[in-house]
Amino acid sequence: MKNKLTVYNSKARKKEIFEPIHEGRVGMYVCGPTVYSEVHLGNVRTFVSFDVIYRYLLHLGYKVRYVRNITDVGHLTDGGEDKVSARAKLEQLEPMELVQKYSNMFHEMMAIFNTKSPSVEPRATGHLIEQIEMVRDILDNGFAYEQNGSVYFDTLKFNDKYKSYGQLSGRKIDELFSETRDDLKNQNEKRHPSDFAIWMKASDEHIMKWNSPWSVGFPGWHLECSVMSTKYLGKTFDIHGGGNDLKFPHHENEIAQNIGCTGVEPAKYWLHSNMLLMNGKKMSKSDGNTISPYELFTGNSPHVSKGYSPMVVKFFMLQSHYRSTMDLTDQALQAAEKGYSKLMEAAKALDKMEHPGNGNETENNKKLLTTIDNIISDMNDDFNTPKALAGVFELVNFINKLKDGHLKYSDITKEAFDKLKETFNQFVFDIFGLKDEVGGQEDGLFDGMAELLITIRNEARAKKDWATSDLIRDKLLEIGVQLKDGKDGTSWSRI
RNA sequence: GGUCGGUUUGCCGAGUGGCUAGGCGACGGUCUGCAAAACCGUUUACACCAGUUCGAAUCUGGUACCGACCUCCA
Repeated sequence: MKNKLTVYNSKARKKEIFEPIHEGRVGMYVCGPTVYSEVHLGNVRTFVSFDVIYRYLLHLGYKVRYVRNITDVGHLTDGGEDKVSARAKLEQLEPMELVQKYSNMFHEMMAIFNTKSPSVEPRATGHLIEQIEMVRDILDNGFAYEQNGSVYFDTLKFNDKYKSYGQLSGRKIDELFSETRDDLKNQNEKRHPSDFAIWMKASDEHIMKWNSPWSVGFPGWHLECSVMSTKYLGKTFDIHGGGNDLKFPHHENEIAQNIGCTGVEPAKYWLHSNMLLMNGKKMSKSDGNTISPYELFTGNSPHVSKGYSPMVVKFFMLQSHYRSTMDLTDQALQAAEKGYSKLMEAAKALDKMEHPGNGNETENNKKLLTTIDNIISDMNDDFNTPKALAGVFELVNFINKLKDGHLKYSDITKEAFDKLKETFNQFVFDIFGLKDEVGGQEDGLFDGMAELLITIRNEARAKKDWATSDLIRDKLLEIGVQLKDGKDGTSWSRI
Protein backbone atom coordinates (compact mmCIF):
# COMPACT_ATOMS: atom_id res chain seq x y z
CA MET A 1 0.00 0.00 0.00
CA LYS A 2 2.73 2.43 -0.83
CA ASN A 3 0.58 5.05 -2.44
CA LYS A 4 2.77 7.93 -1.47
CA LEU A 5 5.99 8.74 -3.23
CA THR A 6 9.03 8.10 -1.10
CA VAL A 7 12.54 9.19 -2.01
CA TYR A 8 15.90 8.25 -0.59
CA ASN A 9 17.35 11.41 0.86
CA SER A 10 21.15 11.15 0.84
CA LYS A 11 21.36 13.77 3.51
CA ALA A 12 19.10 11.90 5.94
CA ARG A 13 20.43 8.55 4.66
CA LYS A 14 16.96 7.09 4.55
CA LYS A 15 13.81 7.00 2.54
CA GLU A 16 11.39 9.80 3.29
CA ILE A 17 7.85 10.54 2.16
CA PHE A 18 8.05 13.16 -0.53
CA GLU A 19 6.19 16.28 0.43
CA PRO A 20 6.95 19.33 -1.68
CA ILE A 21 7.48 22.66 0.03
CA HIS A 22 4.69 24.22 -1.99
CA GLU A 23 1.73 21.96 -2.60
CA GLY A 24 1.46 20.79 -6.17
CA ARG A 25 4.79 22.26 -7.24
CA VAL A 26 8.31 20.85 -7.30
CA GLY A 27 11.60 22.65 -7.71
CA MET A 28 14.42 20.37 -8.83
CA TYR A 29 18.03 21.25 -9.46
CA VAL A 30 20.45 18.80 -11.08
CA CYS A 31 24.14 19.48 -11.61
CA GLY A 32 24.70 19.49 -15.35
CA PRO A 33 27.78 18.77 -17.41
CA THR A 34 31.00 20.70 -17.77
CA VAL A 35 31.07 21.29 -21.49
CA TYR A 36 34.78 20.99 -22.19
CA SER A 37 34.50 17.76 -24.18
CA GLU A 38 32.12 15.15 -25.47
CA VAL A 39 29.59 13.87 -22.96
CA HIS A 40 30.39 10.35 -21.86
CA LEU A 41 28.14 7.46 -21.07
CA GLY A 42 28.38 7.86 -17.31
CA ASN A 43 26.97 11.38 -17.59
CA VAL A 44 24.20 10.01 -19.74
CA ARG A 45 23.17 7.56 -17.04
CA THR A 46 22.81 10.34 -14.50
CA PHE A 47 20.75 12.53 -16.78
CA VAL A 48 18.59 9.62 -17.90
CA SER A 49 17.96 8.77 -14.23
CA PHE A 50 16.87 12.30 -13.41
CA ASP A 51 14.86 12.50 -16.60
CA VAL A 52 12.80 9.53 -15.42
CA ILE A 53 12.40 11.21 -12.02
CA TYR A 54 11.32 14.44 -13.75
CA ARG A 55 8.88 12.57 -15.97
CA TYR A 56 7.43 10.67 -13.04
CA LEU A 57 6.88 13.85 -11.02
CA LEU A 58 5.09 15.32 -14.03
CA HIS A 59 3.07 12.13 -14.34
CA LEU A 60 1.99 12.50 -10.72
CA GLY A 61 0.61 15.88 -11.64
CA TYR A 62 3.22 18.15 -10.12
CA LYS A 63 4.12 21.39 -11.78
CA VAL A 64 7.88 20.89 -11.92
CA ARG A 65 10.54 23.48 -12.50
CA TYR A 66 13.59 21.48 -13.48
CA VAL A 67 16.86 23.43 -13.53
CA ARG A 68 19.99 21.86 -14.93
CA ASN A 69 23.04 24.01 -15.38
CA ILE A 70 25.78 24.09 -17.96
CA THR A 71 29.19 24.57 -16.40
CA ASP A 72 31.33 26.66 -18.68
CA VAL A 73 33.78 28.18 -16.23
CA GLY A 74 35.38 27.37 -12.93
CA HIS A 75 36.34 23.73 -13.28
CA LEU A 76 40.07 23.61 -13.09
CA THR A 77 42.60 21.05 -14.18
CA ASP A 78 45.22 19.81 -11.75
CA GLY A 79 47.51 22.50 -13.09
CA GLY A 80 45.05 25.23 -12.12
CA GLU A 81 44.04 26.00 -15.67
CA ASP A 82 40.37 26.28 -16.54
CA LYS A 83 39.24 23.11 -18.30
CA VAL A 84 37.32 25.04 -20.89
CA SER A 85 40.14 27.34 -21.88
CA ALA A 86 42.67 24.50 -21.77
CA ARG A 87 40.63 22.50 -24.25
CA ALA A 88 39.85 25.60 -26.33
CA LYS A 89 43.56 26.17 -26.77
CA LEU A 90 43.98 22.60 -27.97
CA GLU A 91 41.14 22.86 -30.46
CA GLN A 92 42.13 26.40 -31.45
CA LEU A 93 38.75 27.82 -30.57
CA GLU A 94 37.55 30.71 -28.48
CA PRO A 95 36.46 29.36 -25.08
CA MET A 96 32.85 30.29 -25.78
CA GLU A 97 33.04 28.62 -29.20
CA LEU A 98 34.14 25.45 -27.47
CA VAL A 99 31.36 25.78 -24.92
CA GLN A 100 28.82 26.18 -27.71
CA LYS A 101 30.17 23.21 -29.61
CA TYR A 102 30.01 20.82 -26.70
CA SER A 103 26.73 22.22 -25.40
CA ASN A 104 25.20 21.49 -28.79
CA MET A 105 26.62 17.99 -28.77
CA PHE A 106 25.31 17.47 -25.27
CA HIS A 107 21.83 18.57 -26.29
CA GLU A 108 21.92 16.31 -29.32
CA MET A 109 22.85 13.38 -27.09
CA MET A 110 20.08 14.17 -24.63
CA ALA A 111 17.65 14.24 -27.56
CA ILE A 112 18.98 10.92 -28.87
CA PHE A 113 18.23 9.42 -25.48
CA ASN A 114 14.79 10.99 -25.60
CA THR A 115 15.15 13.00 -22.40
CA LYS A 116 13.01 16.06 -21.78
CA SER A 117 14.67 19.45 -21.76
CA PRO A 118 14.94 21.10 -18.38
CA SER A 119 12.76 24.12 -17.67
CA VAL A 120 15.79 26.34 -17.24
CA GLU A 121 19.33 25.59 -18.35
CA PRO A 122 21.49 28.37 -16.98
CA ARG A 123 25.16 28.85 -17.71
CA ALA A 124 27.75 29.81 -15.14
CA THR A 125 29.23 32.59 -17.29
CA GLY A 126 25.77 34.10 -17.62
CA HIS A 127 25.58 34.56 -13.86
CA LEU A 128 28.83 36.30 -12.98
CA ILE A 129 27.05 39.26 -11.39
CA GLU A 130 24.99 37.00 -9.15
CA GLN A 131 28.08 34.99 -8.24
CA ILE A 132 29.96 38.10 -7.25
CA GLU A 133 26.95 39.17 -5.18
CA MET A 134 26.91 35.85 -3.38
CA VAL A 135 30.62 36.08 -2.60
CA ARG A 136 29.96 39.53 -1.17
CA ASP A 137 27.04 38.26 0.92
CA ILE A 138 29.09 35.41 2.31
CA LEU A 139 31.88 37.86 3.16
CA ASP A 140 29.35 40.20 4.81
CA ASN A 141 28.05 37.32 6.87
CA GLY A 142 31.57 36.57 8.03
CA PHE A 143 31.95 33.13 6.52
CA ALA A 144 34.68 34.04 4.06
CA TYR A 145 37.92 35.99 4.00
CA GLU A 146 39.95 37.70 1.32
CA GLN A 147 43.56 36.81 0.71
CA ASN A 148 45.59 38.44 -2.07
CA GLY A 149 42.56 39.04 -4.27
CA SER A 150 41.10 35.59 -3.76
CA VAL A 151 38.17 34.87 -1.45
CA TYR A 152 38.00 31.68 0.58
CA PHE A 153 35.12 30.12 2.39
CA ASP A 154 35.88 29.84 6.10
CA THR A 155 34.86 26.28 6.87
CA LEU A 156 35.94 26.39 10.53
CA LYS A 157 33.92 29.48 11.29
CA PHE A 158 30.96 28.10 9.39
CA ASN A 159 31.18 24.84 11.26
CA ASP A 160 31.42 26.61 14.62
CA LYS A 161 28.04 28.17 14.00
CA TYR A 162 26.14 25.51 12.10
CA LYS A 163 27.96 22.28 13.10
CA SER A 164 27.03 20.86 9.75
CA TYR A 165 30.04 21.00 7.46
CA GLY A 166 30.64 17.46 6.24
CA GLN A 167 27.19 16.22 7.15
CA LEU A 168 26.14 15.25 3.63
CA SER A 169 29.27 13.27 2.88
CA GLY A 170 29.81 11.98 6.41
CA ARG A 171 33.08 13.73 6.90
CA LYS A 172 34.48 15.39 9.99
CA ILE A 173 36.23 18.66 9.50
CA ASP A 174 39.06 17.74 11.89
CA GLU A 175 39.87 14.63 9.89
CA LEU A 176 39.71 16.35 6.56
CA PHE A 177 42.89 16.93 4.66
CA SER A 178 45.20 15.79 7.38
CA GLU A 179 47.54 15.16 4.53
CA THR A 180 47.27 18.33 2.55
CA ARG A 181 48.18 18.01 -1.06
CA ASP A 182 51.00 20.50 -1.47
CA ASP A 183 50.66 20.66 -5.22
CA LEU A 184 47.37 22.46 -4.92
CA LYS A 185 47.24 25.94 -6.11
CA ASN A 186 47.47 28.64 -3.46
CA GLN A 187 47.08 26.14 -0.66
CA ASN A 188 49.21 28.39 1.52
CA GLU A 189 46.69 31.23 1.30
CA LYS A 190 44.05 29.24 3.14
CA ARG A 191 43.59 29.41 6.89
CA HIS A 192 42.44 25.83 7.05
CA PRO A 193 43.01 23.08 4.50
CA SER A 194 39.29 22.45 4.14
CA ASP A 195 38.61 26.06 3.16
CA PHE A 196 37.82 26.45 -0.50
CA ALA A 197 37.96 29.26 -3.01
CA ILE A 198 34.76 31.05 -3.91
CA TRP A 199 36.57 33.70 -5.93
CA MET A 200 40.03 33.22 -7.39
CA LYS A 201 42.39 35.88 -8.58
CA ALA A 202 43.47 35.10 -12.12
CA SER A 203 47.03 34.94 -13.29
CA ASP A 204 48.07 37.03 -16.29
CA GLU A 205 47.86 34.11 -18.71
CA HIS A 206 44.41 33.05 -17.48
CA ILE A 207 41.93 33.85 -20.25
CA MET A 208 38.53 33.49 -18.65
CA LYS A 209 38.44 36.26 -16.07
CA TRP A 210 36.14 39.01 -14.92
CA ASN A 211 36.28 42.15 -12.85
CA SER A 212 35.25 41.95 -9.22
CA PRO A 213 35.67 43.98 -6.03
CA TRP A 214 38.59 41.73 -5.02
CA SER A 215 40.51 41.10 -8.22
CA VAL A 216 40.25 40.29 -11.88
CA GLY A 217 39.48 36.64 -11.53
CA PHE A 218 36.92 33.89 -11.79
CA PRO A 219 34.36 32.18 -9.55
CA GLY A 220 35.12 29.06 -7.55
CA TRP A 221 33.72 25.95 -9.09
CA HIS A 222 31.04 25.22 -6.48
CA LEU A 223 29.58 28.69 -6.53
CA GLU A 224 27.60 28.55 -9.74
CA CYS A 225 25.21 25.86 -8.51
CA SER A 226 24.49 27.74 -5.29
CA VAL A 227 23.80 30.89 -7.26
CA MET A 228 21.70 29.43 -10.02
CA SER A 229 19.59 27.17 -7.82
CA THR A 230 18.83 30.13 -5.57
CA LYS A 231 18.07 32.40 -8.49
CA TYR A 232 15.63 30.07 -10.25
CA LEU A 233 14.25 27.98 -7.41
CA GLY A 234 14.56 30.20 -4.37
CA LYS A 235 16.52 29.90 -1.13
CA THR A 236 15.00 26.51 -0.44
CA PHE A 237 13.66 24.11 -2.98
CA ASP A 238 12.60 20.48 -3.07
CA ILE A 239 15.12 18.27 -4.85
CA HIS A 240 18.81 18.60 -5.53
CA GLY A 241 20.28 15.86 -7.68
CA GLY A 242 23.55 14.81 -9.18
CA GLY A 243 26.03 11.97 -9.45
CA ASN A 244 27.27 10.66 -6.12
CA ASP A 245 30.82 11.56 -7.04
CA LEU A 246 29.72 15.17 -6.56
CA LYS A 247 28.71 14.65 -2.93
CA PHE A 248 32.10 15.74 -1.80
CA PRO A 249 33.33 18.33 -2.17
CA HIS A 250 30.90 19.87 -4.63
CA HIS A 251 27.56 19.43 -2.89
CA GLU A 252 29.01 19.76 0.59
CA ASN A 253 30.46 23.12 -0.36
CA GLU A 254 27.31 24.13 -2.14
CA ILE A 255 25.33 23.61 1.04
CA ALA A 256 27.88 25.61 3.02
CA GLN A 257 27.74 28.47 0.54
CA ASN A 258 23.97 28.57 0.52
CA ILE A 259 23.69 28.54 4.27
CA GLY A 260 26.55 30.98 4.55
CA CYS A 261 24.68 33.32 2.25
CA THR A 262 21.00 32.83 3.05
CA GLY A 263 21.10 31.12 6.45
CA VAL A 264 18.95 28.21 5.27
CA GLU A 265 19.45 24.75 3.81
CA PRO A 266 19.03 24.88 0.05
CA ALA A 267 17.40 21.52 -0.68
CA LYS A 268 14.88 19.44 1.20
CA TYR A 269 15.84 16.20 -0.54
CA TRP A 270 19.25 15.26 -1.90
CA LEU A 271 19.16 12.55 -4.55
CA HIS A 272 22.35 10.95 -5.81
CA SER A 273 22.66 8.59 -8.71
CA ASN A 274 25.32 5.93 -8.72
CA MET A 275 28.14 5.33 -11.13
CA LEU A 276 28.16 3.41 -14.35
CA LEU A 277 30.97 0.89 -14.25
CA MET A 278 32.79 -0.84 -17.02
CA ASN A 279 34.96 -3.84 -16.29
CA GLY A 280 34.01 -3.36 -12.66
CA LYS A 281 35.53 0.10 -12.47
CA LYS A 282 34.09 3.54 -12.64
CA MET A 283 33.74 4.77 -16.16
CA SER A 284 35.96 7.77 -16.38
CA LYS A 285 37.38 9.91 -19.10
CA SER A 286 40.56 10.64 -17.25
CA ASP A 287 41.82 7.07 -16.95
CA GLY A 288 40.62 5.81 -20.31
CA ASN A 289 38.14 3.30 -18.94
CA THR A 290 35.37 4.73 -21.01
CA ILE A 291 33.19 4.29 -24.03
CA SER A 292 31.52 7.21 -25.75
CA PRO A 293 27.85 6.97 -26.64
CA TYR A 294 28.75 7.09 -30.34
CA GLU A 295 31.23 4.25 -29.98
CA LEU A 296 28.52 2.27 -28.29
CA PHE A 297 26.02 3.03 -31.07
CA THR A 298 28.43 2.04 -33.81
CA GLY A 299 30.15 -0.80 -31.99
CA ASN A 300 33.48 0.87 -32.70
CA SER A 301 35.09 -0.04 -29.39
CA PRO A 302 37.03 -2.98 -28.02
CA HIS A 303 34.51 -3.16 -25.17
CA VAL A 304 31.55 -4.26 -27.31
CA SER A 305 31.04 -6.85 -30.01
CA LYS A 306 28.55 -4.76 -31.97
CA GLY A 307 26.62 -1.50 -31.91
CA TYR A 308 23.61 -0.93 -29.69
CA SER A 309 20.88 1.59 -30.35
CA PRO A 310 20.27 4.45 -27.92
CA MET A 311 16.96 3.03 -26.72
CA VAL A 312 18.56 -0.34 -26.01
CA VAL A 313 21.17 1.46 -23.93
CA LYS A 314 18.47 3.43 -22.16
CA PHE A 315 16.47 0.26 -21.50
CA PHE A 316 19.65 -1.32 -20.15
CA MET A 317 20.05 1.59 -17.74
CA LEU A 318 16.45 1.38 -16.56
CA GLN A 319 17.01 -2.25 -15.58
CA SER A 320 19.04 -1.15 -12.58
CA HIS A 321 18.10 1.22 -9.79
CA TYR A 322 19.55 4.71 -10.05
CA ARG A 323 21.23 4.37 -6.65
CA SER A 324 23.03 1.15 -7.58
CA THR A 325 26.21 0.88 -9.53
CA MET A 326 25.73 -0.74 -12.88
CA ASP A 327 28.30 -2.75 -14.77
CA LEU A 328 28.29 -2.35 -18.51
CA THR A 329 29.08 -5.58 -20.32
CA ASP A 330 28.53 -6.71 -23.86
CA GLN A 331 26.52 -9.73 -22.72
CA ALA A 332 24.21 -7.57 -20.62
CA LEU A 333 23.65 -5.23 -23.56
CA GLN A 334 22.74 -8.14 -25.80
CA ALA A 335 20.19 -9.27 -23.24
CA ALA A 336 18.84 -5.73 -23.04
CA GLU A 337 18.49 -5.61 -26.81
CA LYS A 338 16.28 -8.70 -26.80
CA GLY A 339 14.23 -7.47 -23.87
CA TYR A 340 13.71 -4.04 -25.39
CA SER A 341 12.58 -5.53 -28.65
CA LYS A 342 10.12 -7.80 -26.83
CA LEU A 343 8.71 -4.73 -25.10
CA MET A 344 8.29 -2.79 -28.34
CA GLU A 345 6.65 -5.75 -30.07
CA ALA A 346 4.15 -5.93 -27.26
CA ALA A 347 3.51 -2.20 -27.57
CA LYS A 348 2.75 -2.56 -31.26
CA ALA A 349 0.48 -5.52 -30.69
CA LEU A 350 -1.35 -3.74 -27.87
CA ASP A 351 -1.92 -0.75 -30.09
CA LYS A 352 -4.00 -2.87 -32.45
CA MET A 353 -5.93 -4.67 -29.73
CA GLU A 354 -9.43 -3.73 -28.67
CA HIS A 355 -11.57 -5.30 -26.01
CA PRO A 356 -14.96 -6.39 -27.41
CA GLY A 357 -16.66 -5.71 -24.07
CA ASN A 358 -18.46 -7.98 -21.64
CA GLY A 359 -15.52 -9.47 -19.78
CA ASN A 360 -15.75 -11.35 -16.50
CA GLU A 361 -14.01 -10.71 -13.22
CA THR A 362 -11.86 -13.84 -13.15
CA GLU A 363 -8.68 -14.68 -11.27
CA ASN A 364 -6.70 -13.43 -14.26
CA ASN A 365 -8.56 -10.16 -14.11
CA LYS A 366 -7.64 -9.81 -10.46
CA LYS A 367 -4.02 -10.67 -11.17
CA LEU A 368 -3.86 -8.08 -13.93
CA LEU A 369 -5.19 -5.34 -11.69
CA THR A 370 -2.78 -6.30 -8.90
CA THR A 371 0.13 -6.17 -11.34
CA ILE A 372 -0.88 -2.69 -12.43
CA ASP A 373 -1.15 -1.48 -8.82
CA ASN A 374 2.26 -2.92 -8.03
CA ILE A 375 3.92 -1.09 -10.90
CA ILE A 376 2.67 2.17 -9.47
CA SER A 377 3.77 1.41 -5.92
CA ASP A 378 7.17 0.31 -7.22
CA MET A 379 7.74 3.65 -8.90
CA ASN A 380 6.51 5.39 -5.77
CA ASP A 381 9.17 3.52 -3.85
CA ASP A 382 12.10 5.78 -4.71
CA PHE A 383 11.63 5.45 -8.45
CA ASN A 384 12.31 1.74 -8.59
CA THR A 385 12.48 1.40 -12.36
CA PRO A 386 13.82 -2.19 -12.44
CA LYS A 387 10.96 -3.43 -10.32
CA ALA A 388 8.38 -1.40 -12.21
CA LEU A 389 9.88 -2.70 -15.44
CA ALA A 390 9.50 -6.26 -14.17
CA GLY A 391 5.83 -5.49 -13.65
CA VAL A 392 5.57 -4.06 -17.14
CA PHE A 393 6.94 -7.35 -18.46
CA GLU A 394 4.14 -9.12 -16.64
CA LEU A 395 1.81 -6.90 -18.65
CA VAL A 396 3.70 -7.99 -21.76
CA ASN A 397 2.85 -11.53 -20.80
CA PHE A 398 -0.84 -10.61 -20.60
CA ILE A 399 -0.66 -8.85 -23.96
CA ASN A 400 0.98 -11.80 -25.70
CA LYS A 401 -1.43 -14.27 -24.19
CA LEU A 402 -4.39 -12.23 -25.38
CA LYS A 403 -2.80 -11.96 -28.81
CA ASP A 404 -2.19 -15.70 -28.98
CA GLY A 405 -5.59 -16.58 -27.66
CA HIS A 406 -4.18 -18.29 -24.55
CA LEU A 407 -6.10 -15.73 -22.58
CA LYS A 408 -9.58 -14.79 -23.69
CA TYR A 409 -10.95 -11.28 -23.68
CA SER A 410 -13.93 -12.67 -21.85
CA ASP A 411 -11.61 -13.50 -18.94
CA ILE A 412 -10.85 -9.85 -18.28
CA THR A 413 -13.16 -6.89 -18.05
CA LYS A 414 -13.06 -4.04 -20.52
CA GLU A 415 -12.17 -1.69 -17.68
CA ALA A 416 -9.16 -3.81 -16.73
CA PHE A 417 -8.05 -4.06 -20.36
CA ASP A 418 -8.28 -0.31 -20.83
CA LYS A 419 -6.32 0.16 -17.64
CA LEU A 420 -3.69 -2.25 -18.94
CA LYS A 421 -3.39 -0.29 -22.14
CA GLU A 422 -3.21 3.05 -20.36
CA THR A 423 -0.68 1.92 -17.76
CA PHE A 424 1.54 0.16 -20.26
CA ASN A 425 1.74 3.17 -22.56
CA GLN A 426 2.16 5.64 -19.73
CA PHE A 427 5.05 3.77 -18.19
CA VAL A 428 6.88 2.69 -21.31
CA PHE A 429 6.61 5.91 -23.27
CA ASP A 430 5.75 8.78 -20.93
CA ILE A 431 7.64 7.80 -17.79
CA PHE A 432 10.54 5.65 -18.94
CA GLY A 433 10.76 7.79 -22.04
CA LEU A 434 11.39 4.90 -24.39
CA LYS A 435 10.36 5.08 -28.00
CA ASP A 436 10.10 2.67 -30.85
CA GLU A 437 13.20 3.53 -32.79
CA VAL A 438 12.31 1.76 -35.99
CA GLY A 439 8.57 2.24 -35.93
CA GLY A 440 8.73 5.91 -36.72
CA GLN A 441 10.79 5.42 -39.86
CA GLU A 442 8.24 3.38 -41.77
CA ASP A 443 6.60 4.97 -44.75
CA GLY A 444 3.82 3.75 -46.95
CA LEU A 445 6.20 2.56 -49.63
CA PHE A 446 8.19 0.32 -47.34
CA ASP A 447 5.04 -0.89 -45.67
CA GLY A 448 3.37 -1.73 -48.97
CA MET A 449 6.39 -3.59 -50.30
CA ALA A 450 6.69 -5.64 -47.14
CA GLU A 451 3.02 -6.56 -47.39
CA LEU A 452 3.46 -7.45 -51.08
CA LEU A 453 6.34 -9.78 -50.28
CA ILE A 454 4.29 -11.43 -47.55
CA THR A 455 1.45 -11.96 -50.03
CA ILE A 456 3.79 -13.51 -52.62
CA ARG A 457 5.33 -15.71 -49.97
CA ASN A 458 1.93 -16.86 -48.75
CA GLU A 459 0.96 -17.80 -52.29
CA ALA A 460 4.18 -19.78 -52.60
CA ARG A 461 3.44 -21.45 -49.28
CA ALA A 462 -0.04 -22.37 -50.45
CA LYS A 463 1.58 -24.14 -53.39
CA LYS A 464 4.12 -25.72 -51.05
CA ASP A 465 6.86 -23.91 -52.91
CA TRP A 466 9.11 -23.87 -49.86
CA ALA A 467 12.16 -22.72 -51.83
CA THR A 468 10.52 -19.42 -52.82
CA SER A 469 8.89 -19.02 -49.43
CA ASP A 470 12.14 -19.53 -47.53
CA LEU A 471 14.09 -17.36 -49.93
CA ILE A 472 11.81 -14.41 -49.22
CA ARG A 473 11.92 -15.06 -45.49
CA ASP A 474 15.68 -15.50 -45.29
CA LYS A 475 16.58 -12.60 -47.56
CA LEU A 476 14.28 -10.28 -45.63
CA LEU A 477 15.91 -11.42 -42.41
CA GLU A 478 19.31 -10.60 -43.89
CA ILE A 479 18.25 -7.00 -44.46
CA GLY A 480 16.77 -6.82 -40.99
CA VAL A 481 13.10 -7.63 -41.48
CA GLN A 482 11.77 -10.53 -39.52
CA LEU A 483 8.60 -12.34 -40.61
CA LYS A 484 6.39 -13.88 -37.98
CA ASP A 485 3.87 -16.52 -38.89
CA GLY A 486 1.07 -16.38 -36.39
CA LYS A 487 -2.46 -17.64 -36.06
CA ASP A 488 -3.88 -14.56 -37.78
CA GLY A 489 -1.45 -14.62 -40.68
CA THR A 490 2.04 -13.22 -41.10
CA SER A 491 3.34 -10.02 -39.58
CA TRP A 492 6.75 -8.45 -39.80
CA SER A 493 9.06 -6.25 -37.81
CA ARG A 494 12.47 -4.72 -38.17
CA ILE A 495 15.19 -6.14 -36.00
C1' G B 1 44.69 5.85 6.49
C1' G B 2 39.44 8.17 6.85
C1' U B 3 34.17 8.16 5.04
C1' C B 4 30.45 5.50 2.43
C1' G B 5 28.52 1.52 -0.33
C1' G B 6 28.58 -3.38 -2.34
C1' U B 7 29.23 -9.14 -2.79
C1' U B 8 22.23 -12.47 -5.27
C1' U B 9 21.29 -18.24 -9.71
C1' G B 10 25.06 -19.46 -16.36
C1' C B 11 25.00 -13.56 -17.33
C1' C B 12 22.63 -8.64 -16.08
C1' G B 13 19.97 -7.13 -12.15
C1' A B 14 15.40 -6.18 -8.18
C1' G B 15 13.83 -7.48 -3.47
C1' U B 16 12.74 -9.18 1.26
C1' G B 17 12.52 -11.94 8.58
C1' G B 18 8.46 -17.20 6.23
C1' C B 19 5.20 -16.02 0.11
C1' U B 20 7.62 -17.12 -8.30
C1' A B 21 11.11 -10.31 -9.18
C1' G B 22 12.10 -9.36 -14.24
C1' G B 23 15.22 -9.52 -18.74
C1' C B 24 18.75 -12.69 -21.36
C1' G B 25 20.64 -17.66 -21.91
C1' A B 26 19.86 -23.07 -21.53
C1' C B 27 16.58 -27.45 -21.66
C1' G B 28 11.66 -29.78 -22.70
C1' G B 29 6.83 -28.96 -24.87
C1' U B 30 2.61 -26.41 -27.90
C1' C B 31 2.13 -24.14 -32.66
C1' U B 32 4.51 -24.55 -37.63
C1' G B 33 5.90 -27.41 -44.17
C1' C B 34 10.61 -26.28 -41.54
C1' A B 35 12.16 -22.23 -38.80
C1' A B 36 11.55 -17.73 -36.28
C1' A B 37 8.16 -15.24 -33.13
C1' A B 38 4.64 -16.19 -29.34
C1' C B 39 2.84 -19.27 -25.42
C1' C B 40 3.45 -23.27 -21.49
C1' G B 41 6.85 -25.91 -18.29
C1' U B 42 11.89 -26.67 -16.15
C1' U B 43 16.46 -24.08 -14.53
C1' U B 44 15.37 -21.07 -7.41
C1' A B 45 20.65 -18.29 -5.91
C1' C B 46 21.92 -14.88 -2.11
C1' A B 47 30.75 -14.26 -0.27
C1' C B 48 32.46 -16.74 4.41
C1' C B 49 32.08 -17.58 9.95
C1' A B 50 29.36 -16.90 14.32
C1' G B 51 24.97 -14.92 16.87
C1' U B 52 19.55 -13.38 17.51
C1' U B 53 14.95 -16.05 15.96
C1' C B 54 10.04 -21.07 15.64
C1' G B 55 12.30 -19.47 10.95
C1' A B 56 17.91 -15.46 8.26
C1' A B 57 19.84 -14.39 1.70
C1' U B 58 17.22 -10.42 4.68
C1' C B 59 18.68 -8.38 11.52
C1' U B 60 23.55 -8.17 14.68
C1' G B 61 28.93 -8.96 15.13
C1' G B 62 33.34 -10.51 12.75
C1' U B 63 36.32 -12.05 8.28
C1' A B 64 37.51 -11.89 3.11
C1' C B 65 37.08 -9.57 -1.42
C1' C B 66 35.33 -5.43 -4.65
C1' G B 67 34.10 -0.37 -5.64
C1' A B 68 33.29 5.06 -4.91
C1' C B 69 34.80 9.58 -2.48
C1' C B 70 38.81 12.12 0.37
C1' U B 71 39.91 19.66 -4.08
C1' C B 72 39.38 16.72 -12.31
C1' C B 73 34.75 13.72 -12.79
C1' A B 74 27.61 12.42 -13.55
